[in-house]
Amino acid sequence: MPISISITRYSSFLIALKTPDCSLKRLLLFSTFSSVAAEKFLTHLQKDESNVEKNLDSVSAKLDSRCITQVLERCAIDKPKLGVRFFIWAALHPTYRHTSYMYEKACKLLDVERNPQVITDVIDEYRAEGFVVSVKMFKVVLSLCRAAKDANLGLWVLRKMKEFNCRPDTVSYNVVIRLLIEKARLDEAMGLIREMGLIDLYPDMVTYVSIIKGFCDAGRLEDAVGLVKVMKGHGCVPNAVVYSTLLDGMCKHVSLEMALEFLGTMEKENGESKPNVVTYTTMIKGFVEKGRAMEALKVLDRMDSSGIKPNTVTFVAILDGFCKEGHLEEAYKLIDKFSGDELQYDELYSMLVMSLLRAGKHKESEKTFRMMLARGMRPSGLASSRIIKSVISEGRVLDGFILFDALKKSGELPAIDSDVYSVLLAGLCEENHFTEAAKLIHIMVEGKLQIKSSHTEKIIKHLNISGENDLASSVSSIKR
DNA sequence: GGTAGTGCCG
Repeated sequence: MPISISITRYSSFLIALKTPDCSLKRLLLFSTFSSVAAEKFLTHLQKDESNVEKNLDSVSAKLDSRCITQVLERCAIDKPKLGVRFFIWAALHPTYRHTSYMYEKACKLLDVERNPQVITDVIDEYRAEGFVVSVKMFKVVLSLCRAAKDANLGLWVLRKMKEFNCRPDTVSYNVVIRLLIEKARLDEAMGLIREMGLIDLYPDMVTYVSIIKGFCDAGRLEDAVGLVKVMKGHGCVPNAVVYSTLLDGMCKHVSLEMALEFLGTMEKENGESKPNVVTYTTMIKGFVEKGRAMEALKVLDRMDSSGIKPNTVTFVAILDGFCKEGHLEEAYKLIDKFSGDELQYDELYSMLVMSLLRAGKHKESEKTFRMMLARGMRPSGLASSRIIKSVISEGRVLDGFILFDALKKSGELPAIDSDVYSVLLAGLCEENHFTEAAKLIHIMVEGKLQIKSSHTEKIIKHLNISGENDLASSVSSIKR
C-alpha cells in the first residue's frame, strides 16, 4: 500500500476491530482525511498534558461535530482520557453545543460503557491538578454517564461534585435519578429525591415525570398516583406529560377501560393538563398493544373532536395495529380519509409499507410498494430501502434491481441506505447480471454515491475472475 | 438551558 506515507495530515483512524486483544489488527483506514481544525486541536492536546484546557483555549480553529469526531477517533487509540477532556472542554465552547447524538458517539468511540474508569480518572486528574471544575462541566460529565447508561458512574460523579465545592442543581439530580430509574432502582431514586430537599432543591416537573414513569413501568400504579398527589401538594400542577405517563401505566397494567375514563377526566381539564397528541397516541397504542386496533379508531375520532391533529407517530401506531390484525381495508380507508394538508398520500402509504413489513407481511408490503410506483407516488427512502432489502433477502436480486430502476425512472431517487447499494451490487455481480451491475454503478457515479471499501473486495475479485475487468475498476472507483 | 411523555432518524 504505497499510499499516504508521505501524507503528514494523516489521522482519522477507524478502529475496525474493537476487542482489546487485537490491537495489532486495528485497521487504519484512511477514509476521510482529518480536517485542519482537528489537526490543530490534536497538536495542542498533546503539547503539554498538564495544561490541556489552557492549550485548547489558545487554538483558533472552527469547532464542529465532524472535527470533534476526528479528534476523538484519534484519542481513542491510546489517549482516551485526553479525548474525554477535549469533549468536556468543547461542550463549554461559546460557539458550539454537543447534540445528544454526539454524546452517544463520544461514548461509543471512547468506550465509556466498558471502561467507565476513563471518566473517574479524568475527574481525579482534575483534582490532582487543582483544576477548577464548574457545575457546567460536571453536567457535561453527567450527560456522558447518561449516554453510557451507567447509573453507578452517574452516582459517583454526583458525589464527587461536593469535593469540588460544586452544588449539584436539580438538572444534575434529574439526570442521575433518571439513570437509576432506567435500571429499575426506584428506591435509590426516591432516596435522591429526598436528598434534594436536604440541600434546598425541589423536585420539578421533570423529576416527577421520571419517577412516575418508573413506578408505572414497574406496575406500581398506586405509588405513581400517590406521587401525583404529592406534587400537587407542593404546588406543582401536573401537566399533560405527567398525565400521559399515568395513562400509559393504566393501559399497560390496569385496563383500557380505566384509561379511557381517565382520558375523559383529562378532557375536562384546562390549559397544560389537557390531553395533547401524545396523550391520544398513548391511548391508541394501548388499544393496539392489546390487539384491539378497531377500537383505536374511536380514540382517533375523539381526538378530532378535541381539535388535536394526529401525527406520524399516531398513524404508525394505528397502521401497525391494522396490519398485525389483518385489517388491510381499514388501513386503506384511514389513508384515504387523512391524506391531505398535513400528510401526503406518499408519506402515509410509505408508513403502511413499513407497517406491513413489521407485521411480517412481506408480500402485501411489496404489493403496496409496487402499487405506489404504478400510481406515480414517491415512496420514502426508508420504505424503498427496506423493500429492496427484503426482496434481495428472498434471493430475488434482479427483482430488487428492477424496483430500484423503477424508482430511478420515476424521478429523483429517494435517500436509500448505502448498504442497499452494496448488497444490490454484490448480488448482481454474484449472479452475473453484469449489464445491470454496470447500470447501477453508473447511477452511483452520477449521484456521487460510494460504498464501504470493505464491501468491495469480494465483488472485485469475482468480477476479475469473470473477466469483467472494466467493471472491476469501476467498482474500485466508487469505494469509500 | 436542553433533563420528561408516543417513535423514527442521525
